[in-house]
Amino acid sequence: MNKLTTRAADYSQWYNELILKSGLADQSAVRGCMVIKPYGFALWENMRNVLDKMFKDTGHENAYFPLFIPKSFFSKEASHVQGFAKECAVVTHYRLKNSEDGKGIVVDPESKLEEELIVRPTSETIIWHTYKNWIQSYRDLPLLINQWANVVRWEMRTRAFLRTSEFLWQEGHTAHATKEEAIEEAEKMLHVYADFVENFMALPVIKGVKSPNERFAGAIETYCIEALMQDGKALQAGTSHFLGQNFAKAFDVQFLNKDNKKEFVWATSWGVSTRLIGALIMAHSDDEGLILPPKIAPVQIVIVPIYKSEEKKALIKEAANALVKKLQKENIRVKFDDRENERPGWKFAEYELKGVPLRITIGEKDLEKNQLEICRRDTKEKQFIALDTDVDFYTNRLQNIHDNLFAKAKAFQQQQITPANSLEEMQQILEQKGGFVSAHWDGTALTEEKIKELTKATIRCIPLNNPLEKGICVYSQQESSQRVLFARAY
RNA sequence: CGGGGCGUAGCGUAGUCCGGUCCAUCGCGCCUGCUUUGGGAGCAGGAGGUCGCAAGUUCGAAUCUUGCCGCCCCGACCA
Repeated sequence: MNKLTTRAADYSQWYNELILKSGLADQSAVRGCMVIKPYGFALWENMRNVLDKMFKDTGHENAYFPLFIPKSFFSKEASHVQGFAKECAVVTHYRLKNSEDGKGIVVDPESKLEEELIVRPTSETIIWHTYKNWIQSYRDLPLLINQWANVVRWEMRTRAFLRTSEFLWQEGHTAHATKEEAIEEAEKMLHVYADFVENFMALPVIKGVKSPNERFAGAIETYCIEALMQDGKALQAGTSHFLGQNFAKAFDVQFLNKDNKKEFVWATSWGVSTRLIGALIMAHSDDEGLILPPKIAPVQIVIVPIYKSEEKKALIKEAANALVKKLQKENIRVKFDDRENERPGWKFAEYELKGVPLRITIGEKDLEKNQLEICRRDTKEKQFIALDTDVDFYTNRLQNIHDNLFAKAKAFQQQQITPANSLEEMQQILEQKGGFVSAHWDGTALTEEKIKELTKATIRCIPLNNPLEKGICVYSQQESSQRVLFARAY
């Protein structure tokens, strides 16, 4: 009855329905923004906690910088401002008043700000303004800071989780004494992201670097992880940038080295956002609802009781509560849904929609046999096991679901990387099959733009450790030294 | 910014072409009661509405006219 619109019919509609019905988020009153509901936020919190620990384990500390950035800060790094100028929310006034005709509220023209404030689209400028005061000596380096925050980008077209006007993210901003150390940092964080996305979200990614066209505004090199969605479109899941000395020079951040000489610091920045939730939804879910990877699922196991008589109800609750305690002791996030106003069938469908990895059913018949029914969300496979089954069974089963999700997504990703040796072949693959197209490229921005014009596909990345292979560019017929990955992207 | 679609109860909708029989249809949800409970329960009763906003045409507007606002999709755009 509540089955979702099929993916084949309309992928966008399927995706939007999934978000609304599963209780992750609501549409908000503000264009392109969204309300993240408790269930969606619990998911984000789990992701955030894992990432935060990874950052701390690699020597980073958290800090917080202001939401508002004076407009003048943006004029300091030319390519950076060019990249963001078209999508900024600007604060121009600070007061409202009742309108003259008494019919509402208007902005008080008297309250105009002398200098406008920009709602941060990213924090590079205000952070580097601050770093100037924090860094004097080589002893102050490296400076390894991360910030959890919200940012605003006034994109022309928005998409739930993937491109919202306001979104939550973390942004790391580091300063180093040498170029080598900064590059190492940028690469290290890329690997941290890949580790997280693959081992906690069960989503295989391709690590690589961006072509100059697709680079972050102000970066020398942009490293990225690219994921593939079920409709064959690619999604940038995270980026890490080597910024060179661009921001240090723009904000005059220098340090005295051991030889008592002034040098500009070397910088990196890196970030992932709530967009990852969108990636998760699009990569794993089916027409019954979400399928959440066990390691970050807000609820890993849900227990649904089934009973007719009051007397049996008490016995089932007793068994269920004992099981809850047993599982919680192993830090399994378990929920016993003993609501009496919803029927079992309703609960089954509900938790499938919400993507809970494992569902346990304990009924009167089961209790008599000292057993319970366990059903996994990914394969729908059901099985009866003894009530006193060891906790290891459950932890293994959760791990198994993770492995299965990853393997399935990995197989799809591999099957969706197709080599092409001509533009026609490339177009055909993009139209009929989708996914990544591995093709020779002459390395010029012009060619990349032309290919984008003709095929709507962009270079998603040049994979790390990409094998060199002599060939001919699919567009210009010029010599090429390697294949790169093209795809249509979100 | 261009093209398309939409705005009626918490959600989803019928009615709009061709004004009256609409103090507005149906489903989900909600409230009360009883029966139910192993895959989104059944019956009975009930609550809930500035028909996006404003002005106009008319004896009469959800329906026609004008203006405005908002949302969604596609495109352009997008670390």
